[in-house]
Amino acid sequence: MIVEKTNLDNEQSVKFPAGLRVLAVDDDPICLKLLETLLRKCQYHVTTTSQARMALKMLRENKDRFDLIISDVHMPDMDGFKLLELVGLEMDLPVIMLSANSDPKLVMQGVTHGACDYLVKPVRIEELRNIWQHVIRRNKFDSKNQNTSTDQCNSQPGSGEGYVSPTRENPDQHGKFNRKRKEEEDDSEDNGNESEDPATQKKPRVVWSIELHRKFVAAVNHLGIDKAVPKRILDMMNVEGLTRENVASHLQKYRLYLKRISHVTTQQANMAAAFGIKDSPFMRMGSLDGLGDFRTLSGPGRLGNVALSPYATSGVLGRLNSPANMNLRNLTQSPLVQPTHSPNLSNLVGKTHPVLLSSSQNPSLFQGMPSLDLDQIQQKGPLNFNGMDDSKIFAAANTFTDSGAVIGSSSNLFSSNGNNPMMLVRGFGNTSSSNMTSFSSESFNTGITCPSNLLDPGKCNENWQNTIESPKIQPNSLLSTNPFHPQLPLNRMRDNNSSTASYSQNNPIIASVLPQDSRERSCQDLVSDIQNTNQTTNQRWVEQKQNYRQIPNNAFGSLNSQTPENGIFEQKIDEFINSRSSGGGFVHQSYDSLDDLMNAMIKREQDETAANCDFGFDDYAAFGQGV
DNA sequence: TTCGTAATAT
DNA sequence: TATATTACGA
Repeated sequence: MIVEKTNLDNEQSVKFPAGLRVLAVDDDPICLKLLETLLRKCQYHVTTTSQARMALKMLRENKDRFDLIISDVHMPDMDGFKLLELVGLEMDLPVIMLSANSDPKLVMQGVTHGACDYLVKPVRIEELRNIWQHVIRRNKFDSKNQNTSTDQCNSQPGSGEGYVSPTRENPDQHGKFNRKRKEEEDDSEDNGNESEDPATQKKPRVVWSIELHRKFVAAVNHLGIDKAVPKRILDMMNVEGLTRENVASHLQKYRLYLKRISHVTTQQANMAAAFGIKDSPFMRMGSLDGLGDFRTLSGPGRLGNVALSPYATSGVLGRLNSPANMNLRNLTQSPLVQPTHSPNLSNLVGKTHPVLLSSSQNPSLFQGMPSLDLDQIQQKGPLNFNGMDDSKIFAAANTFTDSGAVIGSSSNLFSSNGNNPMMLVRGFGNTSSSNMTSFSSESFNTGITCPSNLLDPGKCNENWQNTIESPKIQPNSLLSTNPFHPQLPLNRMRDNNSSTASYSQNNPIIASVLPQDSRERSCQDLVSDIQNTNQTTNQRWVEQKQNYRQIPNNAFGSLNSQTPENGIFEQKIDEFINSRSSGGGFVHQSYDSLDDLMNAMIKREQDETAANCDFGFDDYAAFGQGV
């Protein structure tokens, strides 16, 4: 059992996870009670309220009163996302969204707005047992930031999290190569003449920490994409020391990130088109609707994750390449376009062409995004998650945790990070069956490489990039060989989960949304589940601890097997892959990071001509990491 | 002035 | 190499 002490300022006499101060918000008294009960079983210190406004009030009165917030999405007095947003802007607390609706759209919205997790009701105690990780993670980053700012003469005492800690590179990190820089930096020590003068001192470099990025995304989302200009964002972020230029620069990067994401989406649609699939889920995956925050992107972190909220996203994408104000909603309602020509979404947008959007009544926010994992893995072979740089900025903020068990669990491999817009979501068919995955390299890495360090932020920070052992995923394992892979029965899912749960317990990342139908269980089932879970959790913890490094070979086994429709698609892919691989065209390649992967995609895109949209493997060869 | 983009620096 | 910063035209 975890029994480490942390730097939390609460009830330090208690062993860590116990005593975690959780604020639970849900307008439904029954849900709230259930949630409270479960939380208490986890030995958390629970405060409940049925009103979002009340929650906000309590939070504002004393920001240090809680460690974490769990909020329902749908509430009469205030939308959960609004609460999330305000919390993100005003205080720095991890927020977990809770909803009976596992619609990826909502999940995306939550993530893009800064939620560190999104749980689908009925929530299971297993899921709640792990929520403390979000607090740890946040503290980790905070302390990291504070450390880096200590050597700055202009740091403002007491400015706390709202202050940008100007950071210079640590000379030691560069070793032999930074002789010159070192001299410059050491001027103040060595000479003491000119460099002490603040006027001549170079402006400290802003480090876009996860937290800072979270604020950024929150501000962007809050403003709405068309109004999210540097100055306004800056005002909204209200961060000491940050300049409009800083924000502009970050915004630039953010937009590029979004663009990349959208390209991926487009390419996926192209791929679907190449397969001749007219109405597959893939085609619907192109919706830009969901791209809102890379706040994520995950980060592309917190993706987040490109955190695009449905509305914000549209806006963002709409102006990615042109000042023209594109209304995303219009886009999403546009007729499906056969992507046989330019894969460049930007162009499409700029010309006001409809972009592969869902023609369905239920456009998925994640259209397109989900297939990244599939595409890449299939095409490139084992994925290497080492050093996913994206996460640094965009990912971690939006971390989903395995909320359910789940199927296979590609979700355990991909998770979002915050802002890492790098959310890979798979939304097949109707909302009733969606399996969402996302990346959170940060969490992923942390969870995998130094689970024991999880409670030791310092170590973790130092190591997460260097010591990660990247799981090698067998491409074939990602594809179900059975096109009609049946949905796993619940108990099966649970069992599966047990093999990965520990993994997720040590691993913050992981995001997955159970198919809705699996959530529609009777209360009796729920109770049983909870009881069973309680009985087995401890031993699972132990078992899992031993196994956390292992990714089940069949981790992706059911990734694409939610519906017959998917099965068909899957089959197509299988055929495609097989034909290609038999021809020797399939080259296993690994990416060191998600970013590499993205870059590879961009590169490929650059070489791509309008006529060359069949996603042949030759094209993918050009994808290669170093190419 | 501010924004967006490209070039440049680190 | 990736990202932050700066320069510059709109």
